[in-house]
Amino acid sequence: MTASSKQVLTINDKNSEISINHQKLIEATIETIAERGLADTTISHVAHKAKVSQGYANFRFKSKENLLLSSLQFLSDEYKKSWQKIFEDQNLDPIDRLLRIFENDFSKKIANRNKISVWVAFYSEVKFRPSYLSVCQMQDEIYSSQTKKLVDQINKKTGQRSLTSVEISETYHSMVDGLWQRILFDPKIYTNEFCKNLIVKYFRSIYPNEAKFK
Amino acid sequence: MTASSKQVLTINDKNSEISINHQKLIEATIETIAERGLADTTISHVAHKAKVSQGYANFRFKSKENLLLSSLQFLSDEYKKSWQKIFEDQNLDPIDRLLRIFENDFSKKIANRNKISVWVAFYSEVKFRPSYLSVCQMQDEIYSSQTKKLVDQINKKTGQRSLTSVEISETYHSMVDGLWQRILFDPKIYTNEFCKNLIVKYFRSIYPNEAKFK
DNA sequence: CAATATTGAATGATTATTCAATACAAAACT
DNA sequence: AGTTTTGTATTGAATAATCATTCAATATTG
Repeated sequence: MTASSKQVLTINDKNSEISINHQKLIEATIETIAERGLADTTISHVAHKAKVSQGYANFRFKSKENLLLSSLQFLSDEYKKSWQKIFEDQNLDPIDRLLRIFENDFSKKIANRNKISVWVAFYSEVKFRPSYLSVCQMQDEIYSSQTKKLVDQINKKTGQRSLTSVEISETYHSMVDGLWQRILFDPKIYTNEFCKNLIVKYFRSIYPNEAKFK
Repeated sequence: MTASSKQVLTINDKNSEISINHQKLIEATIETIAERGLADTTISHVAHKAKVSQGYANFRFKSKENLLLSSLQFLSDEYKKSWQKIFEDQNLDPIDRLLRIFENDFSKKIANRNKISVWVAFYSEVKFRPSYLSVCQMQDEIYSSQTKKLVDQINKKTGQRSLTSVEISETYHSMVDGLWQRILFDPKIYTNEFCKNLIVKYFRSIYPNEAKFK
């Protein structure tokens, strides 16, 4: 059974350039970073968790640096897909879209300790590794500008005039970053529900007449 | 001149357990982390920057781990002193105190790239090193509970009833964490003034009748 | 001349990377 | 069908580099 699935995915490899080992190693990297921290993540640990040899892990990704970068890219793509789907959904009015955006940002799939650990680990190194920066920066800008546009629509609709869309969306983004960090720091207090609630309360105070924020 | 100052502070060492070399090494550690990241910070780099030998740096702090921990402790103490002074100042009314609190949090002394680099680096490892956690956690809790009390006073004074003091102070703290991270990420946009302004705008929206937030 | 502070070269541990050897699957040939 | 050949996937031991730590030797001070 292991053999047959291996076979299938070796074929898949030829077609799509993504093999089961490629993905197994990326997932093992994420788990290892979450369990031991970036500083203590060695090729040997990752290979062991992915059940391949150490030499193979290095061979497959050319270098440790490249394995780490690929793992960051994977997370980054996954995140992007999840919010892109919300922005592209034509059936949502602006407020519903905003609600969906922060439900996503604090969903179990996105804001769990494994993945936040990895984000935080890479963010702390971003300043020193241009390759990490370039993976995240472009997406971050698109996400920011999309959110800003969305807030603009809501401001127009609600007649909110005291805060600009930049101010509101930047406040939102900084809260998300801060809360993600705090989920790691003190998960007892900062549950996903607690965080989401804080965000809802923020928007309720900005848009006091919008029933959907109640 | 170097020799004489060395002498003076060696005496100081005997009295206060803090020598010039001790402090030089801690400052060199902070600078090195800010310049190269925690992952690339070696005893050798730090010793070179502090202009002592590699062996001495290790001897003085017993271990690299201990040097890092002492540097974190130093930053943590410095931060604590700065906000404690504000909480203890009897001449401030609650609103002025709050203004001073976030002026401090985004002052050049506290929220500069060197120091934020170090905070972010340690935060990313906090989950895996209980010693890092214990340095920060207690102070963080005091700071949080003090802020909460302060917000309580302001809520009472202003009759603000729609948000609890926990909600407001947690929103504030998460924004600070998030904005600090963003100062590192994109310092062109996230200047200290920009960040402080965002915070002022937040409180203005919570306390719309308070002239001091204008 | 002690006593203490500081050096810097040697040590040992860790770890990314390499690569010759092996396992394995599929194709080619009886 | 069974056997051999060929090409690819994977291993794991060897290599080399980095770095924290140690400590005997030296410098400095009192």
